[in-house]
Amino acid sequence: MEISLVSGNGITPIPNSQSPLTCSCFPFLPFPFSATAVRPFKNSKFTVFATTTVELNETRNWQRNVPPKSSKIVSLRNKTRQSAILDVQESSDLDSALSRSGGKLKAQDLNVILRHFGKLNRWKELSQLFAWMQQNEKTNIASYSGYIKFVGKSLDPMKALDIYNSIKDELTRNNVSVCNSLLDCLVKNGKFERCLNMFHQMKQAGLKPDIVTYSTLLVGCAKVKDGYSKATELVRELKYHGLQMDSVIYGTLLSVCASNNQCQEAERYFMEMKSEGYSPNVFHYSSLINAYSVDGNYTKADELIQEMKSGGLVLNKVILTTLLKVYVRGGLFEKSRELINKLDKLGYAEDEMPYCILMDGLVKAGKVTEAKTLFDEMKNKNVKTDGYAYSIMISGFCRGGLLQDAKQLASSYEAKYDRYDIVILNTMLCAYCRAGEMDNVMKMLKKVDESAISPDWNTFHILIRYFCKEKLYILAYHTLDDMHKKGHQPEEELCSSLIHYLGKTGAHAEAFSVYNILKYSKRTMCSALHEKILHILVAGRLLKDAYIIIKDNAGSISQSATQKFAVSFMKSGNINLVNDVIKAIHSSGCKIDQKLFHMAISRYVEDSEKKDLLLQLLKWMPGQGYSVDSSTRNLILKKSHLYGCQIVAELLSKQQVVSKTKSRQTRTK
DNA sequence: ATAGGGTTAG
Repeated sequence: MEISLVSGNGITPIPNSQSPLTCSCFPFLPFPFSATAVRPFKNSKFTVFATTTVELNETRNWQRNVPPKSSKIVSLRNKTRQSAILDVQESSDLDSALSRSGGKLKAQDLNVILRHFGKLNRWKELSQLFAWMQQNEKTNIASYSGYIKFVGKSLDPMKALDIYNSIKDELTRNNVSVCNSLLDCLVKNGKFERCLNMFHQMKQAGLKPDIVTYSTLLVGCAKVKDGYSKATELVRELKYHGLQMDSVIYGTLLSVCASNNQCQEAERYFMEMKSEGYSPNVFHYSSLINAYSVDGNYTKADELIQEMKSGGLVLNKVILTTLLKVYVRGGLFEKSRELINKLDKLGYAEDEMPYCILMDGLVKAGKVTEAKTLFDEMKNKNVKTDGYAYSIMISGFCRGGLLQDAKQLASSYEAKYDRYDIVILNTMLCAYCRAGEMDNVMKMLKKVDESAISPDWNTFHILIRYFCKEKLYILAYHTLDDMHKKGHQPEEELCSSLIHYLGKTGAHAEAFSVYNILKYSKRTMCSALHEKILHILVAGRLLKDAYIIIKDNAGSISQSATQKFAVSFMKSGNINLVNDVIKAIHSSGCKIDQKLFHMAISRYVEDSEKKDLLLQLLKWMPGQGYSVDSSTRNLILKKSHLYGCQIVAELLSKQQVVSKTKSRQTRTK
């Protein structure tokens, strides 16, 4: 493997990342990858749901059974438009079809085609069509809300934002469907912060939010930290605007509570909902049971199950699976096992989820063997798997230090399935890294690169740890840099150990770069790190950078480290900064000793062009209580003809006054 | 005539 050419001393340069043969996810990796077909691992829930919605609406329209307009002319025109729609929709050359038939179409006809492309995930044609509609001024509100929705579905929230921001017409921009469409797009793509900002901006511009708007925003709260308090705020706001809470909003709220560990608040909303006359359905119950799973509160979960039964509700697959989660979290493994059997009898254990829940619990309780037994049992039953079960077991083995088992299971997954997503990839990567299987690590990275999967925070961490373990510090550095550029914040501990190794192996500039990455991605960092990087910079003769460290972090650097830096700087630092460095050291509370002054002044007298700097220093010294000693004084006097005898004499005599005062003070002490 | 919504697994 070429990678082993990068030696452990951390100095061998990495092949040029511009090379067309490198990996696009990890541009610094020194092996050739070709990007092949892009195929998502799983259908997202969203895709399924959005399709269902569109189909549902169409069914509704059809059921509405609008009577046809009677006039022959109208029906003829409709026919013309209908065939024009089909022409554009089915054409293999969209542009020519549009120039041929586009003129016959109205905005609402073009919207039909827009939805058609959107439904089939034909994003390129979707944008092309919309651009044409804009150019020919054949858009209406539906075009915007529909197009933004589909751009969101195509996972391009930034483009959706651009489109929204480019809307000039105020009525369109403040239209509630257009706004809801954009907000939903941001939520679905994990840009909740942005979504809230947008929401405030929209309100200021004149949007009148409706219940859909709040519902959309509340869904986002379930996915973020601190989502609960934001949800509370939103609920207060919607009530203030006179909007009515409904059953689904309560459902969303309960799920927000469950995912934010707000068990008591979930109970409160559940009660409130009941008192407003809504009877809870399976969604409400499953969210509340899920909230109980956090603490494994099986007593309360069982009570809810009883309540459902007496209310005549059917215990469906999700309810029973959620109940299993409660039992597992509560450590009731026997009872969990019985519940799985029950699920199996009901035909609810056809996919791997219930097994996964129990296996995960067992593994986390240190019962890896029991988990493996269940895993084998599941496989013998030919239960469908998407890789979850494998990743639970593989990481379980890793956690238990059973690296050979982990590796074996990983390769058996590879042999049987050719489907990957980020979690299974990370798990396998981790297993191979822990087992030290370089070739397999590379194979996994190649998989990442060949698929549409983008490496996440975890991927980078696993890799960086591994490269450090293998003493490939420069490679670890490049990975960290890439991680940072892709917007992930690396952990401080990882950075600090990498800084340590890079420093030790002579990669001083890289160490400094890691320090800066940490500094700019975190508000606080361990203060000992400043001193650590200072030592590295001094060792690497990166004295100007070291000076900045001293200046910015005076409080957290020891006197001895400062002193060491100062000596180095006086010896070989940039002469034009010598005075600045002396001042910085002084103001950091460190006394400047005679040796330093002597070194600085020796450098000045060697270079007659630095006369002004010398005079400046001599002028500054007495004000701070410093004076030169006799040997330094002689050094200056030898060259005083260069500086003007008069000035030098004056400056030195001022210093003598200082030194006399000082020695007198010392004596009286 | 366009927007939206709740439950389980790594």
